[in-house]
Order: sequence, then structure tokens, then C-alpha cells
Amino acid sequence: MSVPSVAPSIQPAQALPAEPTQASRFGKARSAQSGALLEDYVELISDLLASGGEARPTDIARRFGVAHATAIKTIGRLKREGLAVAKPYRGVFLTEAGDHLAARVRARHRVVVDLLLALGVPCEAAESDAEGIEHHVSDATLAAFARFLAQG
Amino acid sequence: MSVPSVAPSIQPAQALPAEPTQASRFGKARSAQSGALLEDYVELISDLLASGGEARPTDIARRFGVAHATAIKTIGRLKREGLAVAKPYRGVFLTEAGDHLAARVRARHRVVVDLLLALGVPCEAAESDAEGIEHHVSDATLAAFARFLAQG
DNA sequence: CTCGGAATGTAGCCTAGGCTACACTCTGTT
DNA sequence: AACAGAGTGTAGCCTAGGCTACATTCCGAG
Repeated sequence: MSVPSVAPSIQPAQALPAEPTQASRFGKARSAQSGALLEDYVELISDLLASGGEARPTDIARRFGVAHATAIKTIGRLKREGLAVAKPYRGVFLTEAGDHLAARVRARHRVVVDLLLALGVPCEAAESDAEGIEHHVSDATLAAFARFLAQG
Repeated sequence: MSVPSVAPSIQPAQALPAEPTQASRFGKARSAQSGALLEDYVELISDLLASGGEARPTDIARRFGVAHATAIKTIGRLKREGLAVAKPYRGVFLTEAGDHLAARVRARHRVVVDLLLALGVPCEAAESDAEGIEHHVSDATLAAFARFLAQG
């Protein structure tokens, strides 16, 4: 999980073998995907809460185009990860961590879409591709995007 | 699967409900991920065949940082999808389709990395992020990237 | 106040992608 | 020629993310 953290966040540095530059890239890209879903959920829930005031499993499922059971299962994961809270039949809410994640995800999404548009990508494709791309944009890359947009 | 197809490739157009712009984006991004792995495998196999002349399961596994059994399973998928052929203990080879896919993937990868570098992303991050990003770049977006690189 | 339909939740099944453990080639030495 | 060790392949297990089918709870009309 975890969107590019703005804060330092000391990681264990996993540098045991000290070489697998080759393999680690693939692994990173692969595991980024596990978390992409959570990020999307958190963002949507945040949107729903902000606008309508309610985030119900059925709404979420409809938005993502999945069965409600699938949404409920994922909401369960969100709870396990400490990103959301939900009591049966009472709707879903974000924890503080979830809120922060949502904010970062939303900001990153906007930057990615803006960048694509700035590069001349058609609006429809920009929105569509950004959905997949955003989850693989690191801090460094995001910063570069922002710099470019701020005029380069 | 399928990298942005240069050829037309008439798709069934799945436009039954005629509206779910919302949901379809997520679905597209999600299913793009299923295929990303195959694309990476095909590209690596192509590389191995081009350079050393041999693509053995163990080499592939080592490069991706996974167990050899995992690589073998994925090679099985490659065969099912008609992208590769392999006889027991004889190494893996690409079909014509696999070769074409590899070429397209490689070209796309280069464009994505070049774009990131052009935008000022540090080399290491560019390589790393491109690995995840490339699988979500549509034809339209790829074309825009190329246009930008060719000077815009 | 009750009843029916919609929303929720649960259970079970499937595939992809990982892993470990175990079995079976292959091959390069002796 | 035979054998050890590397490379291959198979089986079985796990999680994430989908689905369908079924059960439960809520709530707004009557």
C-alpha cells in the first residue's frame, strides 16, 4: 500500500542482498497494484461523504461496476488496514489515516491528469489512463510532474 | 491483455448499457493489470533470446525475483494465450504473436522512460515507475508522449 | 403495525499470482 | 558408465479480487 509518503517514513530499507536492481523494479510495480484498489476505494468514499454525506456499499459497488458483495469484501479489507470504519447497516466512514490517504490520492490524481492533458492527451484518454497510471507514480516522479506543470 | 493495438481490431464494443463512463474506467485500469505480467514476461523472454540465445525458466524467475515454480506457471499461461511455446526441459520461445507483442511493449517502454526523463524525473525513479506505468498507457496517450518527445 | 422490497451481509466458488515441498530430468564430472 | 547437483516440473496452499446465491435487516407504504 501507501501512496508516496510526503513525510519521511523510515522504511526498514530491505537492502539485504544489496543488488537486485533488476528484480526489485518488477516487484515494486507488482505490489503497487495491491493497494491501488484500496486507494481508489478510499478516494471514492471520501467523495461520497463529502458530497452526499453517505457512503453505502451499494453506491460504491455501482460506481466501480462490481457486485455489492465484492465492495463489501473490499470494505472489510479497508477496515483491517485501519483506513475505514463501518458498523453493519450504518454506512462506511474513513479513519484519519483514510482521510489523509484520500487527500494524497486525490492530489496525485489531479496532477497526473493535468500532466497528461498538458502533453496533449485527449481528455477522455487522460482520465481513463490516469486511473491506472497514478498508482505507479512515485514521490520523485510526482514532484517532477508538478514542476513541469508549474512551467517548464 | 493486449498492448495498444496498432491495427484496428474490431472489439465487440460492449456498449450495452450505454453510459457507465464512471465504472468502465476503473474496470479498464483493473483488467489492464491482468496482462501486465504477460507483457513483462514476453519482453524479458525476447531479451533473453536476443542476447544469450536461451530463455530458461530459472533465469526468468531470477530476473523477476520470484520462485521458479511461479515462473513456470506463468509460462504456462503464456502458452495458453498463444504467446509462447515450450517443450519440457527445452527452454521457452515466442510465437509470432509473442514477438510482435514484445516489440510493441519494448517500444512503449522506451517512450515512457524517455518521457519521464524529459520531464526531469531522476533516472532511477524513471526506470522504476515506468515499469508500472507503461501497462496503462493507451494508444492515444502513447502517441501524445511521442509527439511531445519529438519536440513540442 | 405490519409487510414487501431494497440494501446488507454471508458463504462458497473461481482465477491470477505468489510460495514451499517434493519428484523427476539432464548433464558434466569423475 | 554412473552419479551428484542444477534445472524442471508438479502438487498443494495462500491471498486478493471477482461472482452468484442465499439469508438477514431496514424502512417506507399502507
